[in-house]
Amino acid sequence: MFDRSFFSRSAVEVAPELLGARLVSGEVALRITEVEAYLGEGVDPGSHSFRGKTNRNAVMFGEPGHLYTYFTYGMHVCANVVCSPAGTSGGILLRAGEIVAGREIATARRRTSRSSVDLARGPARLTVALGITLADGGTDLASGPLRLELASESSDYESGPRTGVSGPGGGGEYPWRFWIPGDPTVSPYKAHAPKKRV
DNA sequence: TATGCGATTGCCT
DNA sequence: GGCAATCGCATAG
Repeated sequence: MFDRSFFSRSAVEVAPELLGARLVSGEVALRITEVEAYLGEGVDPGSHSFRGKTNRNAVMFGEPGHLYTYFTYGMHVCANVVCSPAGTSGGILLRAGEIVAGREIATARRRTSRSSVDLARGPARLTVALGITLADGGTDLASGPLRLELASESSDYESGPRTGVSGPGGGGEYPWRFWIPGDPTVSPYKAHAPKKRV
């Protein structure tokens, strides 16, 4: 159980404090090592909520501390923690982490990963390892089988440009990616690659 | 209604 | 290092 006011602040402010927190999903637990902050409507061109509320991003306009999931590339699910002051929208994308409990279950779900550090190294891998699906969107992470346990101590962190974000707000415009330095589960930085035109 | 591409991953060369 | 997979959403017409 956490104080919901923790997530009633700017995602950029909260994101580094989320490093080291544990995301528990049933028998499996993850120690978060890499996140990205996304702000809200009209503010952050890289955010799904930039153009206002839609059916897909409605959860981000709701209660802070809930789970926002989305489907992308026709096959992947990514997870965010809704994080924004009342009346605004925003979220923190969970990009990578270390499986600290239930490794056997996570390994069975992640059949293609060859080493334990790859289990949740990447936002779509992370959701597979934890068994998170689109149906989990909107879940309150304060308590329950799918919950977030904040770190008791803040950890050191580094920040840099967000990965995979194109256009305005992408590239190095905002250093809103945060990670734990030297952790092997942090995903490699990959600049956005525009699709080749025919 | 039609079209282009995405907060990615894994297999192929 | 390059690229296919695969479909919902946003934008254009």
